[in-house]
Amino acid sequence: MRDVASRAGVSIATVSRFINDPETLSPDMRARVEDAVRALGYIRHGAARALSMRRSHAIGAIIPTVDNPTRASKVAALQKHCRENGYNVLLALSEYDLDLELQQCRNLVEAGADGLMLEGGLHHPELYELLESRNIVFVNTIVYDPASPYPNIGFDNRGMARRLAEHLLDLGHTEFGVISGPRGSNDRARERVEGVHRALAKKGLPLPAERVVERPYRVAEGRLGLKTLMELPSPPTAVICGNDVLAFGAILEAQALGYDVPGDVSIAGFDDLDWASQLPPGLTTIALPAPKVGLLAARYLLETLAGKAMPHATEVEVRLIRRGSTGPAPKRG
Amino acid sequence: MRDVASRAGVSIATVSRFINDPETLSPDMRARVEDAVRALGYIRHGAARALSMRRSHAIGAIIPTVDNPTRASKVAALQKHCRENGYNVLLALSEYDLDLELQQCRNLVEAGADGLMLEGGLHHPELYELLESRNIVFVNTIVYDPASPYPNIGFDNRGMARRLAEHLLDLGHTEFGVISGPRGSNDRARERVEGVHRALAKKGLPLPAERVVERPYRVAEGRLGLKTLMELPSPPTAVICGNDVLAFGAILEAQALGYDVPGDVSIAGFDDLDWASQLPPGLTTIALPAPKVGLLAARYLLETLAGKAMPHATEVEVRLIRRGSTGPAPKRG
DNA sequence: ATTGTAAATGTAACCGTTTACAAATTACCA
DNA sequence: TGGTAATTTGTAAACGGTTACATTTACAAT
Repeated sequence: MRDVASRAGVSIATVSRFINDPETLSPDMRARVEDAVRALGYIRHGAARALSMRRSHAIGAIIPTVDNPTRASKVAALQKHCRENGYNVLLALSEYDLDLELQQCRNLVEAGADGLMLEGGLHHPELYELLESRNIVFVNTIVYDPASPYPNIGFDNRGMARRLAEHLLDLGHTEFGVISGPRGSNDRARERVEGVHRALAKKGLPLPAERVVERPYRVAEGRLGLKTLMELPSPPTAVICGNDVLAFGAILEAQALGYDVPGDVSIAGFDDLDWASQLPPGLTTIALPAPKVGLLAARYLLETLAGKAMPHATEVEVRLIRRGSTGPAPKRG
Repeated sequence: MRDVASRAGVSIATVSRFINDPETLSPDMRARVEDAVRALGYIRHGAARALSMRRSHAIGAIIPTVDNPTRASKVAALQKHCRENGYNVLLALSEYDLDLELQQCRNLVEAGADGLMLEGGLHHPELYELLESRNIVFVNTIVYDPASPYPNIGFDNRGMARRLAEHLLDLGHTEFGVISGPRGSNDRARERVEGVHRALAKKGLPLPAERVVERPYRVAEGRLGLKTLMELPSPPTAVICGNDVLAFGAILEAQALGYDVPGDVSIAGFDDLDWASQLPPGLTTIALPAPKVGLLAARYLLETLAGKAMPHATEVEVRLIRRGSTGPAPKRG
């Protein structure tokens, strides 16, 4: 910057102004500085700026893993909106581990992240402490919970699971099974199971523990899950899966075992991945507009940083998409 | 840091030493500083450190999109290894657009990225200039090319496409089709098509232009691609797809059109995604160990930054996985 | 001319580290 | 015991920007 200044024959303050707010310069100055900047290929030193401004212009994103397209699209949308507003995105992975998540959070704080996008509402208590003591703005995503003390943007996981269950109840099903993702430190997974539970409870139907199997989010695991359920003394006629990947496996396994989908068993998931409409018989699922969550999260963070008051909790609407994988309950045999 | 120093009754230099190299402190000092650090919950200010050290401890990753699990796993591996060595990862998306990629690169330079992981070997010429003029270490990934002037880590895209083609040639196929991803500014896609081309040429077989269709990487597009190929006056008996997603669509469409896979048409892809082994009849594909690329890229960047000489180009081996979607060529009717 | 005001530009302090160098302490040996 | 070397700790100068404040300049109003 000193070089630019001396080449243009101005002070470094003028160069700084040219970079940040060219309007305040006289046209003459502006032209001179511009030439110098261009000639020298000057690029502002971000760390120095961050130090001076006490703002790094970086947003941290901590997600469990990156192998799910829905989640990936959320991060992509965040990145895009941040970038368009002069913010960079620091990516960190928590692997569904609250301690690791806390560690990653510390790293991002050290890196100077001005804001943080988290996933879910369940975090290490020290994480909240840390963020609040440093006044770092953050938002929980994928979850919508107006009652939470922490800002959040996302879906009503319980509600959408209930909707899926109700859809199947309407089709006459009474024997339900669930292939959930691991619920350990994943409140989204928990809430989805709970949503099913409640929908059934309202009709006086039980959801016995053995009808809920927990499996990692992989196709092969979805197969195993379905197999387990169908080997039960009384197998379910409707299976709700923690996401489309598990549902994919469930459908394949059902077909492999000789069951007709949806004739013998209905199967549904969450996400509406690319192929959900393509795989016969078409997967009934809940479409989750994850990019919208990413965009809203970015907007929340940047606007809050800019001093604007933003809604504490905002719900992103989901859509139940009925396709061929769910149908009327089979007649009792 | 000043606070920590005064609370511990030492100089700030001592605190700095405690953070960076505790061994050099006397046990007494170490204990005192440690207490103070803990009591105050001190976390080092990354920007100040970056400014002082002229090193940000951040690695930038520019990838086209994030919606492909293979690519995602590469970034995840990069992130993990970087994190384990005290480096953060800045994520940027280029959307297969060289100009946007250059822009993102500038942003990352401004953010202070010490190193950069790029994808492919085809970039805006200014990008290379920029990186070299600033002495930013970088590495092209997913491509392996010892002849390239730029460091790279990845696969022999041409070679693996050839292997797939040879596998199909061995099965007696002579009528080939290709559903490629968009080749515009994607050298990986180009090389894969070229690999097929060469394998055929070696046997004196042509690959007419109308037998190569270009489609975005989506299942529905794969379907369209296959439909286009099968509607040709002389449809192919073997179809090589740009990746597994396209292959997924191709298989579904073939089955929907009443063709038997592999009886009437053999189909293969690249990636070996999670479900490639699950979807009947099982997808023949080339397994790409993308996490390994991410790890090696991280290692290359960090070691180079540490002053170690690293190999200019390193190939990551791929594996041809034969499954049910490829079989003997149908008898000529 | 003189003065006042607004706009353009410059000066210099500050942001929070690291680290070369200086100073102080300790250890060791003759 | 003094001297030297090795170890530990402190001092202060960068690092490269931003910005409050001071200064200069231009111009209008008196």
